[in-house]
Amino acid sequence: MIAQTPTQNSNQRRILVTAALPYANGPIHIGHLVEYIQTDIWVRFQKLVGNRCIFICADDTHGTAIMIRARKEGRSEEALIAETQVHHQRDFAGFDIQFDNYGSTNSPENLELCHQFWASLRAAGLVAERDVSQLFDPEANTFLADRFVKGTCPTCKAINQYGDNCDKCNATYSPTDLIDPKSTLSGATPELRSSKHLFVELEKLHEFLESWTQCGKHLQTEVANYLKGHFLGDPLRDWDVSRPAPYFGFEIPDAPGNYWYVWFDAPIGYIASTWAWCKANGEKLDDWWRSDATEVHHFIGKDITYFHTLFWPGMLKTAGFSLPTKVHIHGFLTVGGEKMSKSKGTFVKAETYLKHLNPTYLRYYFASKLGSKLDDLDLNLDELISKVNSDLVGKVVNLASRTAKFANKTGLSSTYPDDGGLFEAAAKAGTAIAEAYEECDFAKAMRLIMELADRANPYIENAQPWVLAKSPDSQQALRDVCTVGLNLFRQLIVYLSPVLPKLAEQCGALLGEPITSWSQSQSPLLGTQVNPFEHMLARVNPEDIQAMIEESKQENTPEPTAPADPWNDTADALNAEPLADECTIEDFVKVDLRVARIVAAEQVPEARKLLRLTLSLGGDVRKNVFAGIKSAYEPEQLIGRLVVCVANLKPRQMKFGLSEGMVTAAGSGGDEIYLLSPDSGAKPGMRVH
RNA sequence: GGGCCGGUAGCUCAGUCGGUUAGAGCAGGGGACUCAUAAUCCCUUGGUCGCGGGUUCAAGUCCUGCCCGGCCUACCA
Repeated sequence: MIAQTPTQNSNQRRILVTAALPYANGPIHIGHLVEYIQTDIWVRFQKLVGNRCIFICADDTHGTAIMIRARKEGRSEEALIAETQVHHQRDFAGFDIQFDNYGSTNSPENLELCHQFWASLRAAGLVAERDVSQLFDPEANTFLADRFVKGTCPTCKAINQYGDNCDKCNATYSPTDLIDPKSTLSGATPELRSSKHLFVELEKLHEFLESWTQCGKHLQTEVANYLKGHFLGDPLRDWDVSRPAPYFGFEIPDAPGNYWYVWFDAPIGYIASTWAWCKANGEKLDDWWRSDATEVHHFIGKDITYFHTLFWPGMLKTAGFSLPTKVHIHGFLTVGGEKMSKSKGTFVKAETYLKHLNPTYLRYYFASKLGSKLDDLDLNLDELISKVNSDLVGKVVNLASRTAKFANKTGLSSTYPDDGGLFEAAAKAGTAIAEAYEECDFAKAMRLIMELADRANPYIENAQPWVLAKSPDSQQALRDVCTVGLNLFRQLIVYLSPVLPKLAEQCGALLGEPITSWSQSQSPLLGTQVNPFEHMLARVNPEDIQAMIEESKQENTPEPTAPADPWNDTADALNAEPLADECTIEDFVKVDLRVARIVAAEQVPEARKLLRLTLSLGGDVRKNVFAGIKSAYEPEQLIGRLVVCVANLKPRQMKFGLSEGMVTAAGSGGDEIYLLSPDSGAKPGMRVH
């Protein structure tokens, strides 16, 4: 049974755990942390109950995005990923996420393993070769992934859409279908180029993948169903695993000028990082990756399900490595029920969080919300405040802070006093708590633990140590009460220690014995000294949360050096209507542009192009204007809006009446007429300078 | 359109194999205490278990139809 103390050799499981490899192209944010905190808790739990467990991770360093960014910043990819790795490791450490090894996919171990995997795939006859036509940016000298191409949607004609699908009409297409495509890197018009690509014929592993995914042990049932419905019902498509130069990655040995696609070498990085750890610790890689005695657990987000449940098992199977015992898949983080938003300041970087808040808060909050399902996890900041303040500070830490002062004088009793069965009951509850941890149902574990905490404080209340402390006759009784209080506290902390390692350390320091084993929850600590109590955990200050949100907003406001024209504006309009001859400022000021409000708008039945507008320049100044915008606007949508008009234009007699001005608009005519409007705050009558 | 998950107190959620009067925490109300970080303790208000039908001696729980929300995905399960 899990809750029992595992004897070091007999029942001990050997477990290898990975979290997804963060991409070395950006900072860690609180969304990432859901996964790393979850995984870290599980690993710490496994270690606590006495299993042999290692936590392996690495930076994912290859691919076009890294190459482009390094180029833009004028440095080598190696310099970029080295710097990012330092930041990542600093951030993880800041949240008490403790890896046994944190490697890099750009390592000699990974290169060697990629060769091994590749040779196995070749030998198994799973590699096919085909020509692929792909858009190429002649200026940036690189092939373009879908997200680096923008253009007009071939289906609905919406402009500025990415190369794979359209935001507006949800159509999916190939980037070569885009109308007027542009590279977002250089703005150049990409050209179609054909190149050789290498494919893994996954369909040949269909039968294996079907049975592996559907056996009910390796995946959550929702995931197994999803795969069955989505992919396994049809022949599996070949997987394109190569990219032609230039590409930042490993060159494919038997296809010079071609590189393994980043998603080929990234998961191999799990093994490579393990290998690096083995070398440093005198371990054999085969004991961890080619042994039935070792469990392999991957923790990932639902966005990369496909790679980890189809490609990866297929690769492992072919290359003769252990298959994952389980792939644990979690949902995304939302904040206040919405996607993280840069403008709302809810896209919080790990670094920014740590400037304002204690990592313990987030670890506990996530734990209290994490189940074993794929549901998205919502971070509600008010809830975080109330959970941390009432559960951790009010209930748990309070147990120590209200008894430790007395116990510092008396020490702990040498036999455990009668506590009405509290300690024993809580010790028994350890089984259920451990099961919840094992199942990754941390929310349940936290619930069970807090139930215990709820029973502990009334004991103190009834025993009234503050009364006992006043009388010299009741010193033994006082010591007994504190012995109970501190042992109940310690027991809770043992249970919480996978989530709250800092608190566990502080508890160990207070009682003079470090928290190292689950078994410490099963028997009380007796007859020892108690050190002076030191403040353990501050309450969450709402102002700190506000400050964090504010800083996140600041960070994400204007990016002055925007990456090479992300808007991808074409020169078509300018070419169609070249710039006019130079004019002087005197020329310009002759034209009196004014803000005006359209107070009335109506059709002119006989007119083909005109609408009749009544403009207000404020007060009771009105102008009657015939505007040639009928093809693009309905009168109803115009009433009330502000426009910019030429107010001193000589009135002109038209067929339908006198026009006393002109409304400014851009565009070539037809559907393409865009009225100019001032930003909000402008008032009718204001002059445009 | 399809798939998956969910809908239980103001909020966040438990609720085992169908089995007494549906629970907890937080918030609200009242009181107590002072050892503790205004922490804690006691009492208390609050529910048509999304809606309808069915099975059953018995339904929050099982079946079915519908409504709502989230995620995924698109003529494909």
